[in-house]
Amino acid sequence: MTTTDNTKQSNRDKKQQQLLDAAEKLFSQTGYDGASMSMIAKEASVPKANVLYYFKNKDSLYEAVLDRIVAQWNLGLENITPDDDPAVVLYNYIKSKIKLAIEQPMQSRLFASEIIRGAPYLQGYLRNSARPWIREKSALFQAWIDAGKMNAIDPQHLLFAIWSTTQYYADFEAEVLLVQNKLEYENSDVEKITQSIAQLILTGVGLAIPE
Amino acid sequence: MTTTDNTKQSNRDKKQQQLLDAAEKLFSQTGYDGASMSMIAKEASVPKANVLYYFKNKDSLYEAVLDRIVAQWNLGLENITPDDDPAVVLYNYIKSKIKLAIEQPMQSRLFASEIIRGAPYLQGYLRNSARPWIREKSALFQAWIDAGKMNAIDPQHLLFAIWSTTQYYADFEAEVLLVQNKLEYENSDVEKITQSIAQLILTGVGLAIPE
DNA sequence: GTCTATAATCAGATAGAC
DNA sequence: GTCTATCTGATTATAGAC
Repeated sequence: MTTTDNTKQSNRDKKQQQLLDAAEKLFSQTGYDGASMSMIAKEASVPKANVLYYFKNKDSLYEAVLDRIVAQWNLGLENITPDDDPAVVLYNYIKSKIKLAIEQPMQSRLFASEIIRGAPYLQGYLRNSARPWIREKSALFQAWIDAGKMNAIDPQHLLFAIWSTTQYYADFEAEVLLVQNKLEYENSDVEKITQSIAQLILTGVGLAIPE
Repeated sequence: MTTTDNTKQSNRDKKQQQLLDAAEKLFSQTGYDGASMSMIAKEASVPKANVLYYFKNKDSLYEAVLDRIVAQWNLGLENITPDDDPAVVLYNYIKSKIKLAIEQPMQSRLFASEIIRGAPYLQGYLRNSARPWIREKSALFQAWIDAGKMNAIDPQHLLFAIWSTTQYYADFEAEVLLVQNKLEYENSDVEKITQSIAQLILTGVGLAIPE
């Protein structure tokens, strides 16, 4: 009350958002070490040394970017029960992951860079959030298998396969586009990729593609 | 003859190899910008500023590392004809890729970092080598499909799916191990992963796993 | 041919003016 | 609360001694 009012608070929030957006872009393009604070400042239209006024240091800015990404990460497979139809659930999950990979590739790429480096900043997330999430979903898959709803497969490797095949179109976009001699993905690509991946994964566990 | 003899030549080659090994390790761990020339020199047991005597600059060292990786890359799917059995060919390819991912993850990770950054140094390779290679293999897959040997699928996306699912165990090793609460892959993992991936891919295109 | 000393640049971070 | 000027250290690269 005494030190801040609403406009100042929201101004600060706004600049922080600008910086997070700029940092996400640059960290995902050139990695943690490749992106400098001055580049991020320039991208966010904030005076260079001012970045450290909004974020204590480079590490904390990087962490804040990762936190924001992780927060909107594991959506799309929530509120699922053993009574649901695995074909529908898996198909929709694959479809949404591919849509995300193509429309918001930067987040996937930054996440990938972090893991490739040995996940120095995401150890806690992987241990405390990702691990229990995966165990929960694995149990669900196993319940479907035990009920004869789909063929037996190691549930964790099934999850890894879904993540790898879908995120590939974000992380390796440069390769996919170059090989196909395209400048960017076309609208029809989302559908085409979804069909190919869904065919492999769903048929692979004995399910038919819905509709 | 006048300026070098065999021992000096081989001494130079030896140091270059040491430097390439060290650079591959460090570039794959922390990326192009994260690995400094002094770290690489230390890792290779070569005086710091001496690295630039063997390689013109940081870029050319990085390029040399990439060239060496790419040279031993696309093996495992050579000398294949439409007369071969797709199930055997694909199974062996998947198996060898997973073995490579687990035993030599650094190469896959460095390659992935480079592509994530937009492939600044691998554009030429992707355009001139990878693209025709993929087109050739795609035509082969299509011949199998046309002959009724496997179910219809876009051959390029099939290749991407094989690469993504197998390389995932190298690139995202930190995540896979953390989630499974392991320090490193066990011998049995290669077999287990191969079975899971082969099941998805092969069953996914209507093939049975060989033997 | 090999290595030491050093230059030139740029990074992240800080002190203090407004 | 915001921003300018500056510091310290690390980086790549070079010049030149052995």
